[in-house]
This record gives sequence, C-alpha cells and structure tokens, in this order.
Amino acid sequence: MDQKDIIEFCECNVLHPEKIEIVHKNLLDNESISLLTLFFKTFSDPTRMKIILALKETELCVCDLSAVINVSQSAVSHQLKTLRENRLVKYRKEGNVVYYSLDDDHVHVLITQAMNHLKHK
Amino acid sequence: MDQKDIIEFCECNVLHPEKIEIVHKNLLDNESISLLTLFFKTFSDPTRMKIILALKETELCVCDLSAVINVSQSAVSHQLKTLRENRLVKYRKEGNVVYYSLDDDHVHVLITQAMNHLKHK
DNA sequence: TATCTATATGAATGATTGCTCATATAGATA
DNA sequence: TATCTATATGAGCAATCATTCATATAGATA
Repeated sequence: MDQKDIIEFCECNVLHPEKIEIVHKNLLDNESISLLTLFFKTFSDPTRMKIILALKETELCVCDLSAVINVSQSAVSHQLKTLRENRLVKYRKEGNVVYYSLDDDHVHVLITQAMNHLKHK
Repeated sequence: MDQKDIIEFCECNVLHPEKIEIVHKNLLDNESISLLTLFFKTFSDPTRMKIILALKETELCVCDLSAVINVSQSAVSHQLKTLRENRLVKYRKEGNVVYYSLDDDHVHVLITQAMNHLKHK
C-alpha cells in the first residue's frame, strides 16, 4: 500500500512516514480488531460482569443468578444469550431448569489482570 | 444481609440458597464492578483499540495516529481523551505537536490474553 | 501583531444497547 | 389434556456513545 493511500484523513504536515509505515504494517487486520473489541465489549456491562463473577464461583440456574445479582429474570436471560453467543458460558438442562457455568479458562486470568491494572493506578 | 433481602427480583422456587449465600458473599462490591466494566469498555471500541495497538509499537503524534488508523483527527482526539481519562496513554508536548504513548504495562498482557481466547475458540 | 498549524472540545446526530413488558416455549405435574 | 413453572425472546423505549462539524486554543513563525 502506498504512503499516499495510508494518509487519507490527515490534513497536517508533521507526519513521521517511517513510523507510520512500520506501525501500519504491524497493525492487525480489521476483522481481528473487530473480534477483539467485541470480546472486550462482553465484559463491559455490569450485569454481564456480575454473572461471570458469580459463575466463577459455582454453577447456577437462571433463577439463582437473578436472585444473587438482583436483576430481573428477563434481563439475566437476555445477557446470558450474549454470553452464550460469545462462548463464555455453557449450560445443561435438568427438567425445565437450566444450569449455567463458565466455559472459558482465560476469563479468570483476564479479569485478574484487569483488576491488577486498576489496583496499581 | 438476609436471604430475604438477597432474593428480591426472582419469582421462582428452584433457588439454591446455600449456593446463593456463598456467591453473594464473594461477589465484588458495586464500585469495583463498575471500575472493572468501565476499564473493559475502553477496549471495546475499534478506534480506541487501533490507537492502543499502534502505540504498542511506538510513540506517535495525533496526526500520525489519524493517518495510520484512517480516522479523522477530531475522532482520534476524542478517543485519546477517553484513553487519557482511563490512564492508558500518556503524552508529551513538543511545540504544538503532542506525542502519545502507552502508559500501562498490563495492556500488552491483557490483549495477548484476549487474543489467545479468540484463537482457541 | 497577524496568521498558520496541530490539537482539543462542545453540540448535534444516528446507531447501538440494556432494560421492561408481554408473551412464547418446553418440561413437569395434576 | 390442562395447568404450572423456569426460561427465552421480540418489540419498544430511554440512555449511551462514536462520529461529524464547527470552532476554540496554543505554540510557532512571518
């Protein structure tokens, strides 16, 4: 890709073309960026975060979750759908009760890392 | 806190009170949850993510960033403000040029962790 | 001082999102 | 079969957010 094509939006003159070229070459493609940000977005809502933290402790049914995080059953179900779609939770049915649990080993590390960041600031 | 107070929103009967009590006791307080989700929200926008990934390579001025991620100068400035407020970037002025760089060691690890998650799914 | 240039920012707007409410579904039980 | 109960889901709404556009600011230079 030409330097000319890279520089589209900027109207200023203090560019550092060498830097820009290197950075541009190493930047992730748009699809990876999109996957990455969608993943983080999953963790950016308090209700979803509470669900994840609760399931980090133990398997729970929808009703348990609703009670423990103090959010309506409908709201919990909606957020569980999001978490399912992002493959962060799995579930099993027992009669008409649905038990959810975490489906990801990375989640624990990720959250710990984020908390470290916040703690040290 | 009473069990009665915990269970407010749920109208169903298949609760598991022992589980709920344990989980409720270990759950983070609302303020920590809020900080945590706000932190993740910072990473949930493609423009911000691109800025972060670019700055992971090298220090860049606003104009460089605008060029390399192909977003208007105004949009970049707005997002840099968010990143500044979340203490993820720092900056230094040289004349009327402002150079930004990452202000966090955890960021690198965090993003790597997230990418691992995506890769293994 | 007047102007140019890099960056910052307020207001307005369109898009997204998380909730509520109503209802659907499916398993259990009478 | 009819009903009860746990969960899921569509529609609608209010709030949030990322962008654009216009403009402000501050440093540099003529």
